[in-house]
This record gives sequence, C-alpha cells and structure tokens, in this order.
Amino acid sequence: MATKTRDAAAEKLPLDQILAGDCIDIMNSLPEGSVDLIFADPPYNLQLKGSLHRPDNSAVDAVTDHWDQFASFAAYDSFTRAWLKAARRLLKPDGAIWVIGSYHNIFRVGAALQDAGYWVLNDVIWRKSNPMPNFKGKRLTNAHETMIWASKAETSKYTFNYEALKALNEGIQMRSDWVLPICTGHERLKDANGDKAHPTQKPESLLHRVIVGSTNPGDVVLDPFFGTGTTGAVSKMLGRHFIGIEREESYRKVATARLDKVRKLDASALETSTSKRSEPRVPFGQLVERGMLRPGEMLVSPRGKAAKVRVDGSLVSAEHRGSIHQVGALLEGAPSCNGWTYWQFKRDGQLIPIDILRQQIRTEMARDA
Amino acid sequence: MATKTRDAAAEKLPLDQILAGDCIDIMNSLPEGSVDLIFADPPYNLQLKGSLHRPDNSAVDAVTDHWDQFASFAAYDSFTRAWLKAARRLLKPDGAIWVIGSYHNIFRVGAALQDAGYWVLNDVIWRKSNPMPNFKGKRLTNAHETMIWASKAETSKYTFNYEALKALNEGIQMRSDWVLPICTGHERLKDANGDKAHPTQKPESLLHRVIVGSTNPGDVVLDPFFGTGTTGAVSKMLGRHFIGIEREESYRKVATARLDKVRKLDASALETSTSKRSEPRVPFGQLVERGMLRPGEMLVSPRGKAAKVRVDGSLVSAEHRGSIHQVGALLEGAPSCNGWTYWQFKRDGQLIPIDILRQQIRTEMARDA
DNA sequence: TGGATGCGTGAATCTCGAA
DNA sequence: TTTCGAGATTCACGCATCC
Repeated sequence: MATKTRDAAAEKLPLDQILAGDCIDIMNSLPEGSVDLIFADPPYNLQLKGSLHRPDNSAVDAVTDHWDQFASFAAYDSFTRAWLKAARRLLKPDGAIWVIGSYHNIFRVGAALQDAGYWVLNDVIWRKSNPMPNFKGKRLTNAHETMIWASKAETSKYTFNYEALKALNEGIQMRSDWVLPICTGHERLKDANGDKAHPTQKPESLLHRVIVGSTNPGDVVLDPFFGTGTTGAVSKMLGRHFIGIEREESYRKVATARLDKVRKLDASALETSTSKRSEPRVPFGQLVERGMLRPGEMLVSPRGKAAKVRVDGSLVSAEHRGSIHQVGALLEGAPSCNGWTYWQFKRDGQLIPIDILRQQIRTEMARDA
Repeated sequence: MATKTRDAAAEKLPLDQILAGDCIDIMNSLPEGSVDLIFADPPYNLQLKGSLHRPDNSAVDAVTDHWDQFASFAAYDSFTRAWLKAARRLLKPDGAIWVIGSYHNIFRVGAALQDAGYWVLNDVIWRKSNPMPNFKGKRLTNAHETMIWASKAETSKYTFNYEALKALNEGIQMRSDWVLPICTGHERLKDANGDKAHPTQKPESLLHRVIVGSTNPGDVVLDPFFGTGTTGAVSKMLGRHFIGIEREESYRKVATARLDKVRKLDASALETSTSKRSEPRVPFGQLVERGMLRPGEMLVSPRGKAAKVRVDGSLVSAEHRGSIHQVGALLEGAPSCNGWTYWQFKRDGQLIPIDILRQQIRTEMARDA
C-alpha cells in the first residue's frame, strides 16, 4: 500500500533505474520479497522459418532477433521456469505477476506459472483493433495476445482496483478481454535510421490498464524484459516506482531517453478512451450461425426475386452468388445494394426485413457490453 | 473430401453414433488414422472450493460434478496427455483437433498438445457477449474461453475453408476472436426436472463456425467428451458424420433425443464459397492455342512494360523471357508475380486483364462438366 | 486549409502439386 | 525427399502528398 512504511527489503532496491544484464542473475541479486508487481514480456519463441511477403510483394519485417531463438520447447521451458522462479522470490507475499505471450509460448508459460506455485487470477485477452492480417489465407488472423495475471500464491491478498477499472470501462465491470490498438505512430520509438527501435514494443494503453488495476501509487513494478521501457514509462507517469532489467544496450539507450521525458501525472489520469460510438458491424453470417435464419431458407426482394441462404452466410440465386449486398446488386443491375434493407424473410406468412434481426443482435450487444 | 472414396480405416468406424464408456479406451479401440476432425471439451479442472452466492444471496450453480475432480495438476496432466495421445492416433495424417478450455486447464492442455507433436494453428478466443459477472468484484469478469486449433503434425495439410469463414464475416478475413453468446433459452437442454441437463453446454453457433471452417461435407468429426451432443447436432445438420463418446448415461440419453430431431441441410445450402486455389488450372498456352491471344501480340503491364506472346505461350520482353509469371517477376524485380493479374492485352483501344480470358475458359469448363 | 489518394507497416510458426 | 515453378494472397491506421 502507498501509505505503508516501506520495509527493509524494499529499501535496498535500485528504484527507477534500468539494470544491465541477464534478468535471472539480476533478480537473484535483489532482496527477496521486495517487489509489488512484475510485468514480463518474455521472448515468444516464434520459431519462424522462411520469409513472408505481402500480396503486393513487400517483405514482412519479422521478429528474427537472436534473443527469440531457442533450440527446443525443452530449452524454452527451462529458461521460463528459471526466470519465473527468480521472479517469485522477489515478489512480496501479496505480490502479483503479469506475463504476456502468444500461442507459441503462452501455454508453456501458464503451465510453468502454475507449477511454480503462482495462482492464476485471470487470463486477459488483448484484442488488437488493428492486427496484421493473414496474408496467405491459411489461418485465422492472429488478432490477439494473451496475458496471464497471477498472484504469488493462492493465499496472497493481491491488489485489485476494481472500482478504478470499472470507471475506466464506463461504469461496467472490466472484462477479461481488452480492445486496444497496437503501438504505432508517434508512440512507436524509432532508432537513428528511422527504423523501429524494438520489434515488439507494447502500447502504453495496455500497461496503463495493468498498472491502474493491480498496483497502488508508490508501489514497485519490476520488468525483467524491459526493452524500450513501456512498463517504466507508464509506471513513472502513474506515480509508481519501476525497476527495469535489459540485456541489450541499444534498447537501454532508447529507454533511458524515453524515461527522461516522462512526467509524473498530477492527479486525474484519464485513459485515451477511443470511444467511437458508431454502430457495431454485424456480419450477416452471424444470423445463420445463431440460428435466426436457417441455411437453405429463401430470402425475397421487394420485387419478388429470391435467393437461398448458405451455411457460410453467402446467398445463391438462379444466376448469382455472393454476399447479401453483392447478390442484391447483381439482381438489380445496380452498382451497389444494401442487402440489409433489400432482403426479407418469411415468418408466419409475413415478410420481414432481415435488418430486424440485425437490430436484435445490436440490442443484445448494447445491453451486454 | 466428400467425393473421395472412403479409405479402409474409415469404413470400420461406427458413424453417427454415441459410444458409451471411457473415451481413452474407446478411442484406442477405433481404427488408426480414420478421423478428419476432433472437437474436445474436456473437464476444466475448476478446483472450486465452497459455494458462491450472488449479491442477492441466491446460489450460483457451479460445476462440481465428479468428472471435474482431479487430485493435482499432475493427475490432470496425466489424464490430458493420455487422451490427447489416443486422439492423435485416431486422426488422419491431415486431420486436426480443437480443444476448448479456460485458464484453469488450457495452459496444461496447450503444452501437452505441443509436446505430443500436434502443431498449433491458432488459439481462438470465444468472447462471450453475455458472460456471468464477477459477483465479488475480486477479479475481472471472466468473459471468454480459449480454443486451441492444431493439426496432427507440422506437415499436415489441414482443412481450412478460408473463403467460407470470410463470407461468414461479410468479406473480411475471420479473426482469432469470435464474439458469440453463451448457450441459453430454448437451445439450452433441460432434464425432466427442468434443470439444465449439462453444466457446460456449448452454443451451436460456436460449433457451426468450427465445423464450417475446418471440415468438408462427408468428413468424420469425433467428440470424446460428447456431453449433450452439440458437436453431433451441428455436424449432422451440416452434412458431416459424427462419433460421440460419453461416459454418463444421463447425457447420452439427452443427446440421443436431441440428435433424432436434427435434419441434415440440403446440399445447395451446404455449399460454401471456395477459393481460386480449388479451381482448375488453366495453362496460359491455352489462350494462344484457342486463338484468344495471337502469337506476336503484345501484353502490357500496369506500369507500361511490354512483352510479346510466343507460340508456345511464353513471353519475351527486351531483356527477359519465360512464363507470364517469370517475366512479370523479373520486370518488377519482385520475388514472384501472378502473371494472370499482372498482364493486360488490348482490344478496341481498351486494356483488358488476361485473367478475363481464363475466366471464360473456366466458365466453359464448368458448363461442360 | 481541407479532402482525396496513396503508401507503408505491424510478435507470422502464412502454398502446393508435379517431377 | 527435394526441387521447381505456377500462381494465390491483406486489414486498419498513421502519415505524406497532391490537388
């Protein structure tokens, strides 16, 4: 707590600094039970092989840095278990940890956390509003990353600022899925050449929510994979202490310059809420998946043209196939057509516009948001 | 594929049935390499202690069934590794699996999948539009569950109906986070007392998306934790075969009654949008042979580069010669080039993409088939 | 100054069949 | 098993440029 007298162990901490070196060695050199929160963004072990090009033939700048290379799952596990053990020793009894990862590594991290005695509180999904698409159409767009929030032990009285997060979420309980954009634009740090300074810089909005939700002012937040220092920047801004550990000198240099520019906020730290209150998009396919329309059912146009609904939410008429908009446009010989207002379905002998069903879904969405 | 002759192993399968007993024993009794897809909703090992009450003091009906009780993580791991091994043996070489879970078990399941040799394709978040709130305000609202989609091996040519899922999502490629409501209302099966028949019944919309996206009509879908048979119901409706395995008689009974009521959709509703990859290959030389392009005629690129058509269907420019793709790539200095969409020819002063000619041939082929 | 247009890019396990 | 070559494939933004 902010008001609590700092204990002896914490007094020996090198606060608000970036420590150079291997995170396991350095964590082992710091006093036991001294840190309130750990935020860790470890290597994901992506195991990328060849190169990848966009449809326009430009090359994707992939994460191929040496620090993300591991010989095997076993090697990655052994690294993971070692740093998680060192991290747990550092935590105060009521401390907690956040770890972020992708499907490449997060299952291994999660199992190691549980095996080490941490107690998982939530898994939190960062849903990216602007992810990189899947260029080859071979998988789903990888549009999220996973964070695990765990206390040091099952009995820990971890910090959770329920009301603060609820306030951040317009008065509604914060959920386990967070929609936030990736780090781009001015926030993305560049090196002297104008290239990105770090391949995986996290957005400050993500750390903002983590730190507001699970620390108090004056707390100590340690990041063993500091990179360009997002954790430090947000901690400093929010009046928390940080300790960064980073092996690579180039990252430390960028982080130091960044942290020098950060000013602690006075009082009301408001999230840059991107509340574009436009109506949410409802794919027509959801009406089929949710059983509101039956695959095989016929839709009818105002002038009596008909088309059949297929399981993937596309339509097929005598001569055309495609989306509700495409088939409508083709049947009318029009350049475009709003399928939502064009098509109707039959219930109890009545013709009903399909837009009614979309309204039902939107009403649910608004109620449940 | 639906039209492919079923192989010997698959012919011995007990299709469209619910098998009674332990899933590991039963899977081991079925023929190796015979199943296209496995969907598994294993016990979550929730480790619930005590009871939970809502703010109004009503009790939350928690999952406390005996089948969800495990003595330790080690016991749960050993169970998980055993059924995943039996499941992998059953899969065809190009088969795939989906497993759904929560933070209690999904990390252990994911690590076990990777260790067993499965190849993770995506982790998919089922984002619940109407989750149960966190009554105590001690954690984030647990508003999602995680599914892991993995192929049998890294080299598997898994089924992925990219275009169908894109159609379900109104023309934008499907992401790894799916917003769907939980199973309520009349879809939620009740027992004779009017209580819910199964504590964790999954919504059909979720299975619809899984099955449309990763199987073809006629495929065999196995569910080793069948419960009340959502996987079977959706498989049957979508013209896939199912095999259910369920230990508890009460669930089998409910599932049987449910499946009897399901009708298979007619074939035209089952058709989905397909990708160009599945269309027949047309050699460029055919355009010349058929007189659609004259030997000696010039093709033009979007940026005005030109090449001459030769009698054998190769191109020659000032500096390069080769296929339409090779010459395009060389002229652009690109690693590759789709000549079909790159080159244009001239008719009546208009520039027309050569892909139009390929479309004409494909339309003829479809009509004559 | 403002709107339209175009370009660049982000933690990516990203083709496939024939020879 | 490896090699070769045809040819399929992208969404949301920020920012710069150009009328």
